[in-house]
Amino acid sequence: MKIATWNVNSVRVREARLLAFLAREQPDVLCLQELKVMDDDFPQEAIRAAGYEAATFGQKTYNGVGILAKAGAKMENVARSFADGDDDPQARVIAADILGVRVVSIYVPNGGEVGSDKWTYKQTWLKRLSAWISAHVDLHAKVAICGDLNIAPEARDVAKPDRWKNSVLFHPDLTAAFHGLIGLGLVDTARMHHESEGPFTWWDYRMLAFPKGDGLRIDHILASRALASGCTEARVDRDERKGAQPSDHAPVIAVFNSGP
DNA sequence: ATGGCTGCTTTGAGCAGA
Repeated sequence: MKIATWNVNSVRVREARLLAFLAREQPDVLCLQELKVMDDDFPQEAIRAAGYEAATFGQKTYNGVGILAKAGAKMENVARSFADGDDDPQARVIAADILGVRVVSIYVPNGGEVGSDKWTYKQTWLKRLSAWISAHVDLHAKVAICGDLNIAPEARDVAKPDRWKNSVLFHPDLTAAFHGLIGLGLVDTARMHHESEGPFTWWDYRMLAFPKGDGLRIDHILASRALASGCTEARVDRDERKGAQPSDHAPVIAVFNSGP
């Protein structure tokens, strides 16, 4: 079973690249972030024609998350937002059962600047995420928490750690939050297969960050132990960051000897 | 030291991203 996650930074602008990615990688599941569309404007027909079903949780202009699954792989128990009564106006979490795996697509707030209201919102949101997983996700079963966590957990997740130290992406409070998630019973699948620096998943559009190699690993696939024990591969599709009109994030891909 | 790009918005300067 191949699971991927990708912050596309506007599904409308990235539609051609998204379809090409599906054709190229043929993941069983693809978690998406930053759709930036209402559900009615999501390109359902094109996705269906590519052989995928989509569950989306969109909003106008900002945020928006989704899960694609190969047609024939039923998506069940779709949940949007953390729980009934969630008053967060920002669409940042969607979950579904697919092929025996609870798949969660999340888009953690960026945080603006350290100390700002957005930073507080990010911290609060991460606490809610942890509480929601504890209360509503069975981590003894097969679970994949996928998405743009906007956290580079360690120095080896940052190409230029001195430059990013104490920023909203690489900060001791975030390292603690990330380890808190891991402590619930999750495994950072990329680190099962890569001990050295990277693989990076995001490069700023500005400052020639990509050609200069100024990357961070902020997109993750966290798996419960029951799923992670069968993780045979984890990688980043770095080439997707190249060429015309790329997203600033590259897709993350993990393969498990589970399901098909 | 700063800003540098991209996408979006009841079209155009400002917000947001990270």
